[in-house]
Amino acid sequence: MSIVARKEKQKLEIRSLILEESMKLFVEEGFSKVSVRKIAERVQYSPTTLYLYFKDKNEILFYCCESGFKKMLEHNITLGLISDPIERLHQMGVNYLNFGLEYPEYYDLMFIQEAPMSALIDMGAGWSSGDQALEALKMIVQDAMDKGLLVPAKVETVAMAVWSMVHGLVSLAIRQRLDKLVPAEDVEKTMHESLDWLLKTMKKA
Amino acid sequence: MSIVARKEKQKLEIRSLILEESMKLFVEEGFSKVSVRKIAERVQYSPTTLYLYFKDKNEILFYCCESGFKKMLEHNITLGLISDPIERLHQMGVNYLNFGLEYPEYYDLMFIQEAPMSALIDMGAGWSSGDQALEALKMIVQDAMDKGLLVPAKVETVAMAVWSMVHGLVSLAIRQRLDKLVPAEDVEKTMHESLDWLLKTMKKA
DNA sequence: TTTGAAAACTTAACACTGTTAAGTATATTT
DNA sequence: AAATATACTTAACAGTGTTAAGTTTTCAAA
Repeated sequence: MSIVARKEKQKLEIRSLILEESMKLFVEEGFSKVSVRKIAERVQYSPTTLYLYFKDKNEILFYCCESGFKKMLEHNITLGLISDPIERLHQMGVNYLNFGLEYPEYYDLMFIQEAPMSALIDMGAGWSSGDQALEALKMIVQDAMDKGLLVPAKVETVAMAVWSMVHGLVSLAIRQRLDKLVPAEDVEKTMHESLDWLLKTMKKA
Repeated sequence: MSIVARKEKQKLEIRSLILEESMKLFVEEGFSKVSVRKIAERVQYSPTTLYLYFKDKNEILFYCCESGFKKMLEHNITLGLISDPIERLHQMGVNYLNFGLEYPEYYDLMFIQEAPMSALIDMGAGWSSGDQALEALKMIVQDAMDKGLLVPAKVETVAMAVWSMVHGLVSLAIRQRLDKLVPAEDVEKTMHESLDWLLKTMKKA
């Protein structure tokens, strides 16, 4: 059993090697310019070998997504310290914006591209890390309402509103649409102002 | 001069024919599955002929965008009748959501895809119809503030917040992310609830 | 009306893309 | 040592956007 276990381990190592190098390429060259052949060259295998480890290109993207969520969770590691729910929600939003602007290629994969989601459907699997992040958001909103800091409303409605807003900010920024509203050099600042505005506005007077 | 004018007119007709058929294809088959060769077949010309009328594929996309904005303006035609700025803003948001959900392929092109924006940069041209829509948004926000219906803030900040939110809702919905938050059959309803929530929340007490 | 040039369009090709069927080494088991 | 299973590669298919070169058509001047 030992040698079969070692073989299993080796297979997993190749898998993660492929994922690592893929993600590096996505960050370096942008999602749309990375081909299976380019990844294959990086990992020093023939392009077809990748198909022994992953069903197709979308599945590679999907697993890269997962690593993006891990990165995002790291950004949120300091969050537990903040006790005021509104302040915590605010910091969560700030982290979200920073993550999106710092790793646009990850963000693209996780929230903008269609491919990873269709991989997910093909696999019949769940969006595990993504779901986790959304649960965290819902809990904070619920907490804020319980403490009377927000006007009561359906939790899903408020969570969707908040998520949509930060996602809207990041995705419009990444796709160069926000500099149609304010000069390019002011985009980042104004994004944060918009987030501040939302939280100030939704806070119960 | 007459014949040269007729020729000019013919050229323009072929141009619009290409754009029309392209857009039909985008709507039918989805943006990513439309190739230059497919468009060429539809308009009964050789693929290379399209390059005599457009610089590249991105430029075709860009001009399709413009027609998307025209469609969007049609959706907003009834807006002038509403005098209350908040009510008008609300209806504008509802129209935006409906447009995005009804024509996801147009929406994709106009606000999600990278390509049309890089065409714009290559051409050195402006996002004319897009800019117009944003101006309208800013004016409504300004109007609402002038009439004391909103808590005073920088117009760009509030406009960005509102736009980001509706864009976030539509783009997450189109990319199947919102059904990670609520069941698929409730997505559309909850989107509208989120929008309602935002407008109710931002309205000065 | 024929000639020559300019305009409109096509053919063939390049260098890519994701993916698969078939073949070849390599390692393991009998 | 022979047979089998695993790991990997070669060659190919059908598609992509795009360009250089060649062809046909159109039209004005000789």
